[in-house]
Amino acid sequence: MGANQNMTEYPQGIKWTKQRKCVYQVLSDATEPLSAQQIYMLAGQMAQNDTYALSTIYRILATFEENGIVNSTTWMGDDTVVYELERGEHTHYAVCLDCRKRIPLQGCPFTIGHFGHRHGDDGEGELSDFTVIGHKIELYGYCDACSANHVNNTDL
Amino acid sequence: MGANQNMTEYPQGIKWTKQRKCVYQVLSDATEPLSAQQIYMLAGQMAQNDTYALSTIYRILATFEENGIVNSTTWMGDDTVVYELERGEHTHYAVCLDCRKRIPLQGCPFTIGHFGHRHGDDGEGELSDFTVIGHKIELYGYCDACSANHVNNTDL
DNA sequence: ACGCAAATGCAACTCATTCGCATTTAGAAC
DNA sequence: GTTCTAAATGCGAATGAGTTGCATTTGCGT
Repeated sequence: MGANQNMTEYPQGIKWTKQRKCVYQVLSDATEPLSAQQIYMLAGQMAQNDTYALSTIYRILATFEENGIVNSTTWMGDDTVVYELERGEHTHYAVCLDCRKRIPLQGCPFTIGHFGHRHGDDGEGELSDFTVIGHKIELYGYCDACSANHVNNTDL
Repeated sequence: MGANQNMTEYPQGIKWTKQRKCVYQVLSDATEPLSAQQIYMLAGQMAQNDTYALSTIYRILATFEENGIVNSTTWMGDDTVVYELERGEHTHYAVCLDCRKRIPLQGCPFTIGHFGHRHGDDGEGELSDFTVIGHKIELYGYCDACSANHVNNTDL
């Protein structure tokens, strides 16, 4: 089937079926988040003989997410969910509103603390009642190529 | 129909049909972003006599967005798009992963500049080729009520 | 008041994602 | 290694947000 035969490598706690191994493999080979459809195709391609049901892929991804093996998000202005292996780090992106190209940003510009204590600073947002475990940041605008086709758009 | 009769109040450049006036009214009454479905229902409720087609609502919202009258986003972990009037300011939210409650945060913790020049700092992300016109930030975690039901989840 | 481009209503369609249920299988217990 | 069962899979049907084609209506410039 593939490269990964020794199951001792996999995160434990769930049944490691060939389908799950394959999806896991696809995700660890990936360099950016993938949609269920993409994973479906890549997995089917990797397991040359049999092809795995799309609904199975969705279920596997849901299970992986529940077990903290993968994370999911969506891109700005796109409705399909994408998945990536939880690698203990995260990346933010700048998304071109025109061609949808995504440029990964280095590092993370602010720590949770900046927001977490905000309620004390200026009044409202009662974040004292909220346990922050993560965040999501996206910049949007126009990339080099596309910005030529656009007039000034002052949004913020 | 409603309160807004004098069309001079409306942004100009597009035809102001009764449906559009109604959707506009619903959005200006709203205190938080609404989905097309919600707007559909609220509009139908406001225009007691006739009811407007859902597809029309979608088309109106698309037109409004193209004309900079509204902005759209999606909530973390939810796939439906929500719309709000462009009021020249923006709000970020903390989203509870359990009950989906959203807590608005005061102000914006960082300016575009923080990111815009990032490429110079540490290597990769060639943001010099990118014109940033906006951003999106979301915190996620568990609210007061829900955090009780959850074990520690060390994510980011 | 007239006329036409633009907007609407309706119904059919797309497409990501989910669900029910019969069949298969991982892996714990023998 | 064989047995057994809960969990996982496959398949196809269902859901639900959002879109689209087309005939009909209407805003609004003249």
